[in-house]
Amino acid sequence: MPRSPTFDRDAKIEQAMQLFWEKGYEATSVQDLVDHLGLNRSSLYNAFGGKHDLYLEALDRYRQEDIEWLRGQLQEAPTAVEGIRQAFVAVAERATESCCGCFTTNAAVECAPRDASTQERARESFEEMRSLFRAAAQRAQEEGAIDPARDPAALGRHLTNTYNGIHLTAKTDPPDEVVQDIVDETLRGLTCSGHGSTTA
Amino acid sequence: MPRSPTFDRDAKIEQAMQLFWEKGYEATSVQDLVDHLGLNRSSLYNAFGGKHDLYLEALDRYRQEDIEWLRGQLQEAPTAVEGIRQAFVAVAERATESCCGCFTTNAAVECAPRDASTQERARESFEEMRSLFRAAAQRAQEEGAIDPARDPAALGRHLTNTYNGIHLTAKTDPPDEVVQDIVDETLRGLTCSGHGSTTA
DNA sequence: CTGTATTTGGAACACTCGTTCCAAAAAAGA
DNA sequence: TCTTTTTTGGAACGAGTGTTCCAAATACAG
Repeated sequence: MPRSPTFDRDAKIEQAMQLFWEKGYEATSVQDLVDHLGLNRSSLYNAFGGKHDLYLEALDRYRQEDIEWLRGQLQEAPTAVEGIRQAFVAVAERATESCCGCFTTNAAVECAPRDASTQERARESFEEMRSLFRAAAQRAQEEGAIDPARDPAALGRHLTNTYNGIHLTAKTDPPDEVVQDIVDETLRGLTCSGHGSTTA
Repeated sequence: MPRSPTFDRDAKIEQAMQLFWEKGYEATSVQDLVDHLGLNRSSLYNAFGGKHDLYLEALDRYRQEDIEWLRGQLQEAPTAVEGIRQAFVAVAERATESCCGCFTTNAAVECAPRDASTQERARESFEEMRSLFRAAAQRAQEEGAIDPARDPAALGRHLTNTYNGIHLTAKTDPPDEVVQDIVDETLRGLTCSGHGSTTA
């Protein structure tokens, strides 16, 4: 009896993701969504509940795709260190190509302070990234590229921080030299013997 | 003949800075500003021109204060490396205390993609930070803590990236262990001999 | 004081915001 | 084909947006 929907819900979420990613939450109006998704207001509210709900669905879609992308970058390289380098370089390129950085990062900055559900999602994504980078660091230790005495969990946090920092750097600076220097110096710090004292 | 203004323009900019810092550009309405500054709409438009102009003035005020703060953190420490550590730790504390991170970083994420004047200001601030961190790296080399063969400009970029990354990390994670690990691993990467290869 | 220039208060502007509602259109089961 | 259930189109909602305008209040120069 029920009439079947004429649009692909998943495809619409993907389009909403693109829009929120590009313009952010506040600057994206429902009218923008109606225009960009080619969907009537009623259908939009019917299918997604409202602007905020749709935003969360779009963010979740991005987080899912993004973490898989990072996993691929880290694992498809011949060595763990090379995978880390590749992830840094690729994310910088992607950030300047799309010109809107990382959706999760943007959400963490714009919405997390006022919206607990966004903050929790960002926190969870960052934690997943740390897990991936920790695994990569561990693998690099097994491959003899990183001093096995170093704490892989701490390295995972450190690398994730650098990774997210690159999103910011790419916002204002083309990835010519700046990002290259960041990547080089970060990797040099990874693969050194680490005899220096780190406490005062 | 002219009647003198009854309010302190500088103080109002400071208050506007606090509000924009906390809520961001889009989420701060003119009504919010009127309430928070205790200023009439007319006076506000008279003195500052409009919301966007006031935002830029507030951002400039922040940038100015912030860069001086960082300069102090880096220079007041007994050694350069200790200054870098102190800057990292202090900025993480400050970011979680105020709960709204760094105004410049927030502006770079929220406004820079759509507003050229904001982007230029963020880029300029990041460049100033790189200059400060480069000087600190150079001083650390003179003090024998960092391998003099490394490029201080590249280190400045690297450290600024980590510094900005901490702003992001502090958005979602209290600075308990996460930031501490980031600081430790970054400094370990600085003060090592750096014999590892950084190219594939 | 008086006159004048400037700031102030507050209404009003046109517009957009996110959301709701209802009748018309359309698809699926009988 | 007819009925039923859901989607669709689009107007309408009240509230809020940034901005403008004008009269009333105010402080300074004479």
